[in-house]
Amino acid sequence: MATVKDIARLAGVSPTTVSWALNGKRVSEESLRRVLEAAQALNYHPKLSARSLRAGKVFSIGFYIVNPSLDPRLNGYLFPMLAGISKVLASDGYSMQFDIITPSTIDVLIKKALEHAVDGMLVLPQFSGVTEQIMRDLPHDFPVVFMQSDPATKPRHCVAIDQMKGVNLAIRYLHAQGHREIGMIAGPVEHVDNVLRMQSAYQTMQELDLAWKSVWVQQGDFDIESGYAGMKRILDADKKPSAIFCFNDYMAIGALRAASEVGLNVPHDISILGFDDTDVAEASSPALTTIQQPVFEQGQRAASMLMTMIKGEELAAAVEWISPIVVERASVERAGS
Amino acid sequence: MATVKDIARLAGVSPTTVSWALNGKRVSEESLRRVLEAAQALNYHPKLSARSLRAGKVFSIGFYIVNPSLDPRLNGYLFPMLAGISKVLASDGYSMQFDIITPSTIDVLIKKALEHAVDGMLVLPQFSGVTEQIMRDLPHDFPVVFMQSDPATKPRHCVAIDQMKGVNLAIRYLHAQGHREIGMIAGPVEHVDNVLRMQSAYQTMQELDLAWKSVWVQQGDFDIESGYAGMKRILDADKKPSAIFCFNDYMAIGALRAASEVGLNVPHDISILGFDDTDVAEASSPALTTIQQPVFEQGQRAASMLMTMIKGEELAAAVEWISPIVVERASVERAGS
DNA sequence: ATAAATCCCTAAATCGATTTAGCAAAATCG
DNA sequence: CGATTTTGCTAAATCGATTTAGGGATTTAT
Repeated sequence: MATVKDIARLAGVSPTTVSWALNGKRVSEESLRRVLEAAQALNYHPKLSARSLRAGKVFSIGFYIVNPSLDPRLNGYLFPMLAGISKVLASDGYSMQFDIITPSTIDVLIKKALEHAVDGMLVLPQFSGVTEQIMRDLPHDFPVVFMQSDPATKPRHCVAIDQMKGVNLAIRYLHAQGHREIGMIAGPVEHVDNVLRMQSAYQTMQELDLAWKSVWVQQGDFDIESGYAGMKRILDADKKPSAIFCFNDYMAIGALRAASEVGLNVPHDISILGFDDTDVAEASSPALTTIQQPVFEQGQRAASMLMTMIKGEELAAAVEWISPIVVERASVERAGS
Repeated sequence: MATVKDIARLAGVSPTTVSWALNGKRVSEESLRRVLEAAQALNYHPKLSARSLRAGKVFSIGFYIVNPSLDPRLNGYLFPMLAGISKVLASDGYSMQFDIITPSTIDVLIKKALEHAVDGMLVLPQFSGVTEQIMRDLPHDFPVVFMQSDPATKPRHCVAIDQMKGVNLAIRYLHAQGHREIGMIAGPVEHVDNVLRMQSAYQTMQELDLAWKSVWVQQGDFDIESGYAGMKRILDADKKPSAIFCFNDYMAIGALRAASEVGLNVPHDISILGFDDTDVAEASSPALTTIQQPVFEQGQRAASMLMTMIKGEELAAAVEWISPIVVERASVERAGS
């Protein structure tokens, strides 16, 4: 491994001159040429840890997902999110450290910050309480951008997909298609996104003057099975809703299955609307009409915000919202058609 | 930020003693107590970059995916693979740097190694030629473990899922179910896994004495559309096969759609076998019978191998193969039943 | 009792790059 | 022309932890 000293010796200049030549400070033409040649000859690459120590930064950020299990839901959007982050970092010469931790091992994340293992971090907290804990234990000037808004602890910096707007959009879409009896299969209560979705669902139903029947609102846990079970319970009711809004695509798949099992045609007899637009939405039959979460864009914008904070530049906004959009496929139809 | 010097001053000892106390070397009870107290009081955490510089290692490895686009196939297995890697690293106190690069930006990966930005790397090359380029440009003693075997350039260290065995398993499974006329929808030629799968498919068909008809073997590019198109072409043939083996699940979904569009019942009229066992396999209807790739295990074993190399310990084997398994769902049925 | 080995500790060197301070020569200015 | 500025360079300090080398004091061995 060649060092600045080696280059200096070979080029016949001081280490200072080598550093200056390599970092674009002014040196004579002659010195520049000789340093460049020597560096080339020795295949020189500055050692990152030495640079980091001197510079007081490590040129990388962390992206941490807090999730207690191998939650299959993550499959659906992890890759585009990572790609969005990666793209922004590349343009700043930064790299990404990634990890999956559980609510009980948040200390490893705090340690990363305290040890200056990363210059800042992006966090997908997933569960209630996580945002609060992180905001409390992290040094207050350490750059963090949350990628989900926890209504209990408003994060200072956040780039989130607007869950409430998404749900509002979903229900208004069904309403616009003529549906007045709407059932729902919600997610697990401890999930941060779910509380927002639930709140917005209730609110929107009120606004549109639609009946909120407790039999029509079932609790699931975001997997196929629970969607199936929830749908069965809904279909057991005296009067069936004309449309079902599921709080994620997996549960919508389960609902689809339950419906066709009792001989109902989707979307003719009953419409089913998903949420997330993960891979499964396009693969099911009928293909799911669903609400897309622009996670690639979210990754990009969260990374941009974090980089702005790290560079110490002025932030346009501390909290950014991204709007979901409806993706029409084949599982929703106009009511009564 | 407190440093060893600050602790030393507060505890009334030298920096050396602080370091020794904190790193378990023998110091007097008294010194240990005072150092620990001081460290606690100042909320001391050793700075990683200083440690790295001195130690000559950075306590992190890189995981790099070489892929030119936002390939949706990655959604299916990225998360469990990352989780497998993360799990192993955590037990060694290492962290993971992640990036998605393209075949034309492999130099960023080489630079990471040369700058000592990571102590070793895991690479998912995806395309032919990538393995070769990396092996050529990287310092020969730099620890790398490939996660896909490129038949053109046998990687020195590799933990791969045995694609040939998987295909063999797939075709033998169909054969055991009584199928003798087997069609296939293959993947893109430039994809490393595809050449292995194709080769094994041909070989296995020969072994089982089954006819290899070119109309029955269509080329796809791993997405739903191409599976649909390939299936249509196969169904246009004079004689239809009794089973179709698709080289991934997405194409199998497309094939399923094409079949039901022309009024064929899957699996009664024609069986369809997928490959990969991604999320969509469980979500389709009928749910796909497919070949599962144990990617979580792959991530674990690749990370283990890399860590063994980094620690300079003896390696049990330089190349490890992981066997896929059949997951029976509902898209394959006994022939003629 | 003297030599040898242990124990506990510290000063200084080290990892490798960048930055600061400062020096001589050349260029510019009034 | 003398004074000031600019240019091009280098020696040394710096970032913060760990490691090396070595010095007293105490204990063990002969």
